[in-house]
Amino acid sequence: MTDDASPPPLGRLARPRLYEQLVEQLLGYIESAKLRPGDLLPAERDLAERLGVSRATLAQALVALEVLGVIDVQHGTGAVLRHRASVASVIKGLREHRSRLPDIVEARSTLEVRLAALAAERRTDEDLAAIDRALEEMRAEIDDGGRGARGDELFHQAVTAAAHSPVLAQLMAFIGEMVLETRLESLTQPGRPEQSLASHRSITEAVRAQDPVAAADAMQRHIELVSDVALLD
Amino acid sequence: MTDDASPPPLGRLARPRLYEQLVEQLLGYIESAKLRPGDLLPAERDLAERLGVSRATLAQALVALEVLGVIDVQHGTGAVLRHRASVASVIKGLREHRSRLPDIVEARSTLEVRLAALAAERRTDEDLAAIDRALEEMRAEIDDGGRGARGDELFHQAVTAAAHSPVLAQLMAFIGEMVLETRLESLTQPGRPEQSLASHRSITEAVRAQDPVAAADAMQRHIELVSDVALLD
DNA sequence: CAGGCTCACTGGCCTAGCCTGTAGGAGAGT
DNA sequence: ACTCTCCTACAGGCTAGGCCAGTGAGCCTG
Repeated sequence: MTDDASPPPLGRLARPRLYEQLVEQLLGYIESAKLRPGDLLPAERDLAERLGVSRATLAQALVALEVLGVIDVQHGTGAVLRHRASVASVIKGLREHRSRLPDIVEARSTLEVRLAALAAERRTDEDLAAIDRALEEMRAEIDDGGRGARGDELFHQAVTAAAHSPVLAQLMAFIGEMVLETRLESLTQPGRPEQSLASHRSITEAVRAQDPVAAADAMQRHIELVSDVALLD
Repeated sequence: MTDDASPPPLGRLARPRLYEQLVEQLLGYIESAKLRPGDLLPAERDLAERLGVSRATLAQALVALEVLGVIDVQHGTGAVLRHRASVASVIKGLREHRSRLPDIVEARSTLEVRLAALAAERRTDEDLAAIDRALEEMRAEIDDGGRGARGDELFHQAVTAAAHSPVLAQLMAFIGEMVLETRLESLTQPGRPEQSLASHRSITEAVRAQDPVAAADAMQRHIELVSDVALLD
């Protein structure tokens, strides 16, 4: 991802999009007007005029709100409110200041600890073999002076697969990108790869022994280690 | 894919939206063209012509993809791909073949137990008040002979909000639709609403006392109760 | 009174056009 | 020769206005 830059954040320079502002305003309107689920928003032509934008642009904002699950647009009727605004604001917050690291680590921790426990319960011999292979890959990378990033990713994927929980696996994939960033940062610290490898071994042994509690515990400690480093960054 | 529906679904009669179809097609295109993160999609005017739609409609589809986190549209440059295509297919897959109930309950349990613990740690007085209001709402519904479905939903939303964890909240929203179904089924059982209300009270008290362990425990038991019933169905 | 029709709404989508941002290449200045 | 500036082709952003297609309330007829 991208070239750039020194220490400061510095992204790509925020470009304001009209429809994004409209989403904000509409969210605010919904809240202040105390609209309840099932209520209708004003008509498109009306809203567009009041907000001083074209219908086309307003339509984009409505699409965004629909994708976010806030409204449900019905041809011939209008845009009806779905959930309560509180949920909308949570989503809003997520998009704005892209989630902070602690939030991501928190979500990752929640999911992976559970996945580790489930993996210990449900793993097949094939699953275990895949985990061992990932561990081996990571060790080889580190011996070659690498960070073991690839093996690390493989390891977590193997554990996820071993849990045999489709929905949790999908949720992990959803935050996968963010988790990856976290992981890469942590592995750049000298000495960390070895520590990380060691905690991977603990997890693996618990899964091998089919001990859910130990697996959850080992994963928890592993994530705490990683997130510690990430936060120092 | 596809909605379909032979036997009973029946809702509001699906209304096809052009931009939704475009999202599907673009997702397919991205996959088949083996585009990688960082690659650019063809120009708007080009795409619009190829797909046989106006730029305005295509723009809506691009907004949808942007909200879904698949692309990142840059003025003057084009639409650049963000995640791996896998994320796109995850979203697609999750919407399509709805996952099995046990898997959903498992994911819900994982997330909500953690959310309950976090809520106990982080709740403000306002959060607590919102939870109390939801509880009251549910009690009123049940006293009126209702199932308390609305209050139930409000309650879980309030707890989620009280956890102040954007990413976890987002994940909950992701599986929210499925969870709702689970919940509604369970509440149709006679006598269940009261039991459900009682366990809500336990959770609330733990959150009030700011006791994470008790909150997690109460939520865990609550979900076991609900899922038991759902599985009987 | 019941059934059907009309019409005034709603959103859906299109065409056409002008604006602004981006980036690469041509040409001027060093 | 190098570099810096400026030009311009092309990207998306947004608007204006128009026509088509559902929806539902009210009227009008049998």
